[in-house]
Formats: sequence, structure tokens, C-alpha cells
Amino acid sequence: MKVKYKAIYEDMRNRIESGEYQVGDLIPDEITMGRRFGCSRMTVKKAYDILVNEGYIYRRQGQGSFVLSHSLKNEKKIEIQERDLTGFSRGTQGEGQAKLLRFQLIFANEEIAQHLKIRVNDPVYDILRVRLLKDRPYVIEQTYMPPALIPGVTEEILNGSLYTYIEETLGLRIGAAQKTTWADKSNEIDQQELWLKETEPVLVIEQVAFLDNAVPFEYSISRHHYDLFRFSVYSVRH
Amino acid sequence: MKVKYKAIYEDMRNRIESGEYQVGDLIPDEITMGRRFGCSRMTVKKAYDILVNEGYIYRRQGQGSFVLSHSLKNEKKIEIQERDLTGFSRGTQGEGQAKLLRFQLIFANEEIAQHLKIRVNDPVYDILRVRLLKDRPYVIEQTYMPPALIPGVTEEILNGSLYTYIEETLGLRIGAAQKTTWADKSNEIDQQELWLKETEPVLVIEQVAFLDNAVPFEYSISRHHYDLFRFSVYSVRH
DNA sequence: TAGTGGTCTAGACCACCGA
DNA sequence: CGGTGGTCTAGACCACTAG
Repeated sequence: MKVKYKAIYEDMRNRIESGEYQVGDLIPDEITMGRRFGCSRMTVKKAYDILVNEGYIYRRQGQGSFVLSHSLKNEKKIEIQERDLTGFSRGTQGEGQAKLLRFQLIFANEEIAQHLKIRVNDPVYDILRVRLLKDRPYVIEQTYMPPALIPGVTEEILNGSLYTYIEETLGLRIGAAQKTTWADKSNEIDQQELWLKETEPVLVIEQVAFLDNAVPFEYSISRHHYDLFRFSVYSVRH
Repeated sequence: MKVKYKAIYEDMRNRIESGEYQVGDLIPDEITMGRRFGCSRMTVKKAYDILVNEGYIYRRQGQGSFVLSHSLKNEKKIEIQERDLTGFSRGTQGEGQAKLLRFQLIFANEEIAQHLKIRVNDPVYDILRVRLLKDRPYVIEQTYMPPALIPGVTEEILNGSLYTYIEETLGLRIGAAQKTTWADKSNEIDQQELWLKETEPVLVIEQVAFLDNAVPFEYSISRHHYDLFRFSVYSVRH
């Protein structure tokens, strides 16, 4: 880690997650931390501000920086709990088993083209997977990606980590994601694949993921078993 | 606005939202903007970084800062679209009509006490509302708040903006919120109040909101008509 | 090469808090 | 009062991109 503020951020995050600092604990002030890492106050502040945004700590003038309740950053999920962007950083993506139902190239339709900002009939990967946890299916994941941006995807890569492939093998940097979620009645496929009764609903999450140059590279629609998935977000006022 | 970076942030956000800068447009670089506002580069950077986090712009070394697609920050909602924390900043909260079904004081049960970090049997407001849009109900909102923290709530305040009362009348600052969402089968009350059929589901959002000293002041559970509500989140990698 | 953003410094002044 | 974080400066050097 060549960047100082990220080193400080990672260090403190690890200490909080490992339990070295407990809920309510005061963590070192900026000047102390600056001496410890050999850097200025501003650099420590930048690191701490990320921790604030992610719900690890809160800070008060005149008092200090305190560790927040662990329930705010739900890395450890009770059932399956997806945290905002966790799919990227560390966690759920690739967790548990996955069953590949379909992997082919198709022509983009209007909707896909619009989300991926490509032309209608441009080629896209069409990937359909069911993810399992303890042999129970909990989500059907439909993914579209343009091979022009993400070349060389194989079944093998899909069974491993697609995001590792994109970042490490292709050397691309993932920047942001837009997720929209709603409830829906289950359809026949949902019922079959997720072991749902007709009356049981699904939680739908539509995601568009972007590279750090704002080019969309993935459009996906996930349909989750209503009782096996919860989606959490923590957000701080600016 | 006494703080410079917030002034720059507000100014640029308004210019983007008003359409003065279109999608893909290059906005002024840090040095130019610094001269315009009479401040240093770091101050401009701080303002622009908030815009990055909120999905208004993206920035690239060597190129500049560009306006992102408006669909990423869905302030203008197609149906009713709630953006992460929009309820606070500007928007949905208090939008449309609301029907107050119940407003009383009760003793906190285990669950409420846990979320609000108070003791079991401490008093809490018990508020039940149905929100309408164009005379159609779209959400049942159950809210619990401790009067010890938020005193003086009346029916009148509930019909206006509760958040304005908390921030402006009580002088408290709202800091953050934790939301968890999932799909659920509709129950009898849902069906009656939201005009749902038995087979139609709801989107549940559980929220704990915090003051800026990390004290929880509101615990709420909203049950939304599945077809009239979508919840969106935009998030940037750190 | 010129211009951009990314990081970082070593200060400064202020607001806020607790003792 | 001393210690904390919040803001801000006027520089600096570097990485990256375009022409």
C-alpha cells in the first residue's frame, strides 16, 4: 500500500474488526496517529473520514473519535446480508456455491443496450446462475456484460471470481455501482429454482456496475428468495 | 453557508441539476474553481469529492471532472423512488399526503428498546401513518421515537415535517441512517391499507436513524406497495 | 510538454467540549 | 483551560493523459 491514508484506514479498520477496539472505545486522536504513522493531521483525517462514511466510527469536536456498533457495518451476515457494495470490496460475491445454468453470447436488446451504453444488437455475455448456501438456492442471477470491455470470460472464470479476473487479470479498476431494489411476485422460474410457493415473493436487485472511467461494464438482475436475503445500507449525511 | 467547500459543493450540484452542465460535460478544474471562489485547491477537491460520492461526477487524472448520467442520482423519481438518505436531505419525506392512523405513547418492547438503545418499558411514541400519492396509498409507516430525545411531538408536527422540527426547532443534527430491506408476503393490514391482493407482496424497509452523536432517535418499519416503490443506492469504491 | 487530479505537508485559526 | 476535531492555506511532488 503506497498511499498513506489508505494504510491508516486499513490498519484501523482491521483493529476495529478484530475487536482490538470495542464499541464505544476512543481511538487515537489525529496528532497521536500522525506521529505513529509519520504523517500530518490531514492525512489521518482523510483515513478517519472513510471510516465515518462506512459506519465504523463517529467523531465529535472536543471529544474524539469513537467506535460504532458493529451492527452498522454488517459484514457478518445473519442469514445472507448484502452490504452496499460489499459484493465488490470483500464478501458475498463468489461466496457459497454457484450453479451455472446458461453461458452464451447474445445480441443486446434495447434494455441491455441502454444500461450498458452500447448499441442494440452488440454482442453481450448472457450469464444465468443460481447461488446456493448450504445447498439451498437463494438467488437467481442474470448478468449481461459486453465482451468488448471484458474479453476472455470462460466457464472456469465464472466458477471462480469474476471480479478478481476483471481487476487483476485484465487490470481494470471497478469504480461504482447503481443498485435499485423492489419486491415482486415470484414467477414460475423463481418458484422452481428457489423452491418458492406461488404466494411467496422475491426481492429483485437491478445493478449497473461501472469501471472507474464511468463506463458501465455489467448489467445484472438478481431475484432473491424473500426469506433468505436482506439488503443493508448505511449512509452518512454530508 | 459559512463553510467554503459546502458552498462550492452546493453551487456545482445546483448547476448540474439545473442542466447548466450536461451529461459528459467537463466542469472547471480545481485551480480555476479555486480562483473563482477565492480558495485553495484542497478546498475545491473536498467539494468535488462529495459530488463523486453522490454520483454527480467522476474524475480522472490527466483529464478532468465530468458530469455523470442523471439516472445515477435519482432525485426525480419515475414512480416513487427513494434514494439512499434522500428522506433526509431533500425529497420524499413529507412528500404527498399522509394519513395518521395512530399516535400514542407506549412502553418499549425488547425489539424497540434494542434498536433505540433504551431500556425495555421506557416510553416511546408509537406513530402509524399511511402515505398517499395522488390519493393512492403506497406505504404504511410504523415509527418509534423516544420522547426523552425528541420531546414535544404533536399531531400537527407529524402532519408537517418531523425532520424540520427535529433539526430546526429542537436544534438537533441528524447524522446517519442504517436501512435494511427485504421482500415479504402482504398481511391483512397491508392488503387493506395498500389495496393489495392476497398474492401481492410488500417491500419492507427497516430503518434506524441516528443523531450526529451516534444516538439512535428513530426506529421505523415501512411496508411498501410492491409496484409503487423502488429503492435506489449509488455507491463508490473507496 | 502542459494540464489535470491524487497525495501530502506544516502550519494556522476556529468551534466545541470537559474539567 | 487544554485537547479534540473542522476547516483552510500555499505550497510541493507525483501519476496520468492528451496533443
